[in-house]
Amino acid sequence: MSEDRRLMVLRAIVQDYVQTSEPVGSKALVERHHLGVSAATVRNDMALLEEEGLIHAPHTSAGRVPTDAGYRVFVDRLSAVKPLSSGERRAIGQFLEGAVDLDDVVDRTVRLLASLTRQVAVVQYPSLTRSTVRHIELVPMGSSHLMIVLIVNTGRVEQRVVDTGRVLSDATGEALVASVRARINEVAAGVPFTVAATRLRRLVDDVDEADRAAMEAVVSALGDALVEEREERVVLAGQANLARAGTDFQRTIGPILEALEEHVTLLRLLGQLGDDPDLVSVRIGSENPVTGLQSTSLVSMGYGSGAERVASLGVLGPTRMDYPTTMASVRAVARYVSEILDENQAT
Amino acid sequence: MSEDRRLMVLRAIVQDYVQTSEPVGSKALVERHHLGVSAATVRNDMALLEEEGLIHAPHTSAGRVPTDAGYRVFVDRLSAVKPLSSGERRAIGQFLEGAVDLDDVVDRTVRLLASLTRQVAVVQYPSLTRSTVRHIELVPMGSSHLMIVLIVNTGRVEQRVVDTGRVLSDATGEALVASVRARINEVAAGVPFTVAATRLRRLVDDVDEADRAAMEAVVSALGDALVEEREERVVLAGQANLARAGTDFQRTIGPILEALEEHVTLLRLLGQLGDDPDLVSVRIGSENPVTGLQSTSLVSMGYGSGAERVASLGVLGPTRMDYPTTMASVRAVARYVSEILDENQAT
DNA sequence: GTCTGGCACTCTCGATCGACGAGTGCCAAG
DNA sequence: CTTGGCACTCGTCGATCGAGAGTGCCAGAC
Repeated sequence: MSEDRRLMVLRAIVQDYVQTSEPVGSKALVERHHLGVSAATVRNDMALLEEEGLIHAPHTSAGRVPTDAGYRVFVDRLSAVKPLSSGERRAIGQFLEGAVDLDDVVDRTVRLLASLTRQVAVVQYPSLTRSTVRHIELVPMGSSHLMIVLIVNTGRVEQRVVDTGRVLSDATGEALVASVRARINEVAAGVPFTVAATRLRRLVDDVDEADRAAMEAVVSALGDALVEEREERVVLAGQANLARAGTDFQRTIGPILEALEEHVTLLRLLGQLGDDPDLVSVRIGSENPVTGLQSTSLVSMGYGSGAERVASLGVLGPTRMDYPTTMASVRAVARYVSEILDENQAT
Repeated sequence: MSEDRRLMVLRAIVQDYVQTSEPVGSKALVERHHLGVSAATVRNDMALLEEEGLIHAPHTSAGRVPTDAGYRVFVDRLSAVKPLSSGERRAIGQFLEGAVDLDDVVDRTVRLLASLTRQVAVVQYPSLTRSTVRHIELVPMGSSHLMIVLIVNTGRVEQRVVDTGRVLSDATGEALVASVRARINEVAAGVPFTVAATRLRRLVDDVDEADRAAMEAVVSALGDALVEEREERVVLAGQANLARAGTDFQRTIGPILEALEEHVTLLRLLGQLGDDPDLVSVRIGSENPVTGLQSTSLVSMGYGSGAERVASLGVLGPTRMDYPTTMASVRAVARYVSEILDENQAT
């Protein structure tokens, strides 16, 4: 008994099942694939595959369905990432080129991924922690409030309003704002965010007693940007694609939608990538720790300028998905987005 | 035959149907409501209501279900917006107070609305067109690129990167940026966006030949902010609540999710409010022109500082919804958000 | 004139049953 | 080790049937 053939059979089962959404039997298998052996032989192989826990029969007389472990073997050993057609590549490029700013890039990316894969797309905003401060702007709002606008090298912009507790609209106030603005940019501009945060904290002590409160407010607001849950943001698209999936899936759609609204857990999930940052990571069904997503697979990859990955993106769909093409799409999009970030940043 | 009683019957039908999700019959009606008449009488009234097109029987021997027209009568004439409990009011306030910036306000609002009404919540970002420019910041990116950061009075911040076509990193470049920044803020700060846009366009002509290209790039990017589809943004939450609704609804969930992803049409819908800006607007089922949303109702209201409404928010759910409490929640949230915008802006 | 109880009628829903078919496991032979 | 054959299992589909809910209508009461 050749193990090779058994794996061929597994591959054929996965492929057929992905295409038809129905349990696949031995007869249909030999008809659709030229395996060179008879149905009976295939049946023997299938019995073994079932023993190994790679496939499973919903009931006595239905065909077989791959288990999560079966998909895992398929993804790891039986499939190659299918390269996209040049037309598809071009379409991706064109669609993303038009973006005018980071929000737009993220927005277009998530829509693109969703329509490309016909699944739910997930795109994380570039993490602040892993970015470099480009500029910090202070804009007076009302008499004592200050809007702090933080601009980082990925093009991401964060804002925050603080109450400085003193009048800023008079001449001394304006001078204070100008001086604070100059001093924080002096130490923070061009510096990795985390470094900037500590430098800024030290800066507070150097400030005159009178102005310290204002400086303090600004610095702590900037520090907050890291801690706050808003540091990490995620955007979704293509939820409608969940409804398109098979009827068996319809039932679980509620929990899935709920899980998708928990951005915090979603981000944690997205953050757990494989070791090699240049590889697409696949999490299949129950490999996934999040309640509600155990009948889905997540195909994700990091993106970002240069070697450093500043965030992740991916798609989520039923475990019965076309892994090779999905993985190809995710990888292609991640690479394009990385390129675009590179262009837009050019320190 | 009293028309009054017929309307009481309609009200009772709507209330029961909303609660039980099942067609309501004459017998159940007299049991649950003290109408003071017998089931037979109610049946006669129901026959008339059906003639008027306000209710409808799914089949001969099931109870009656309100039609869209029936809900319309209910909303317009038979129900009062149910005031929220003081606890609820407090919870709304507390939840929204914590917001640190506009993104956060919008984010919290949409989540709050979704969990309050257990339906899909929709919140539009304050329109730029109806806002006032507070400050425009220019930040050099790379050697020839410029990031333009537009800050308006609602706290909304928009960014955009343009290529000025000339080196900005040398001394003359820096001087140019400073001068452009000063001049555009001089004419634009504190001015309604639309006015600022025209003033800025005029400004281009006053600039020296040499620097005109740079000024031109900045001004046209700012002008774009208006035209681009990004001018209007919308945020959703609570899609999972769609799955929670009755089983009859599950089938239509796909088209609904699709319609929700069409932000442009969604925005158009949200923009069509009633005449009185202080009133909750309700669009019921087929009153709604958007394909896919014809089995849903939209309860919406404008919000914004002062008398001017800068945007809308609302919730979307099955036509069979609890209108009085939903309307109350939407109104309460809209008012709170308006208040918060007022506080944060205080020109 | 309006309301009410009674009654026959209609229609859906759920359970039951049986035929059908797909698919399997096993076995004996190649 | 492979293959064709064969008996067996089990879920699906369709038809049938009874129960129950709800109605419309009518004749009588107020």
